[in-house]
Amino acid sequence: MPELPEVETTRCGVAPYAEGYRVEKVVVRDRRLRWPVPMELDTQLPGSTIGEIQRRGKYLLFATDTGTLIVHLGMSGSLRVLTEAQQPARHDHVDIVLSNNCLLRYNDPRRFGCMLWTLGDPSEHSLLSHLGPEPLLEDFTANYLHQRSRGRKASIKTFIMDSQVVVGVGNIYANEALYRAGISPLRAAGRISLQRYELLVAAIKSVLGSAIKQGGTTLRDFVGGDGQPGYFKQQLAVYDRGGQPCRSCGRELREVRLGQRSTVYCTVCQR
DNA sequence: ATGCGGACCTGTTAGC
DNA sequence: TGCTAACAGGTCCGCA
Repeated sequence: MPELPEVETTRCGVAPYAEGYRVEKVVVRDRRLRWPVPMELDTQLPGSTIGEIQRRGKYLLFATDTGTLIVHLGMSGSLRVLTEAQQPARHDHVDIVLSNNCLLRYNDPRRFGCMLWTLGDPSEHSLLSHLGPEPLLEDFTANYLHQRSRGRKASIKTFIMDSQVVVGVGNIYANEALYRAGISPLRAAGRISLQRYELLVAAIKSVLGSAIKQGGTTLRDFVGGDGQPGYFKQQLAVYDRGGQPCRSCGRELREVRLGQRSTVYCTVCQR
């Protein structure tokens, strides 16, 4: 679930039910997330009023009048809004009860996610301070990628999945964007021309942008909280299609592992 | 500075 | 059918 579009969908789904409301109570059932849920969450969050909820990369930032709650969904996490109390289920690790009687419930089977508390400017938090630009904003450009990649021997796929280079490009979208741009995922990042980076930046923006729009579908029944099946799966050109024909040229898509991540591409269309 | 591999966990699926 | 191994949408950290 949690690629950037899902995180953005979560932000949009949660915001109307959380922004402007006071936290009544925090219930932590299991502190063992990626980092232990700090006691400050229990002691400082209750009584605080939630302001704007922002997203930085795949981190969600809940500004309050006393500090900022940082949430990451890891690989399997979700944050749902419940309008009435329901029995907590397996892996429902944290509840945040609000003054409007809504409940934010954090669930994460693999516990790769985190919930942290920080004072002051959250962008200075060590998890956020070294992050690269947002892929959908103006400052993410071909020029930027081209400059940053000079001298880099790492593959272009590894390069764009590096959150210090650009945030929010996960494995699925890295595969898809490279296919759209016609660039082999194995090519060294430092040996790609500015012209081709123009194609890649456009591809990243379009792939993420349209996936966020698809996320709007899930948005509607967000509060109902049904699971979200692969609503963009049919649009994927390469991810999860290893061995199947390229939709453009018909050649069998090749699947390799790059940095322990499954990588699928067309040897004809991507160079 | 860069690049690689390991680590953190559970759930699902492929293969024997 | 049942057991085991591999793999999964993330990303931080430590080491070479």
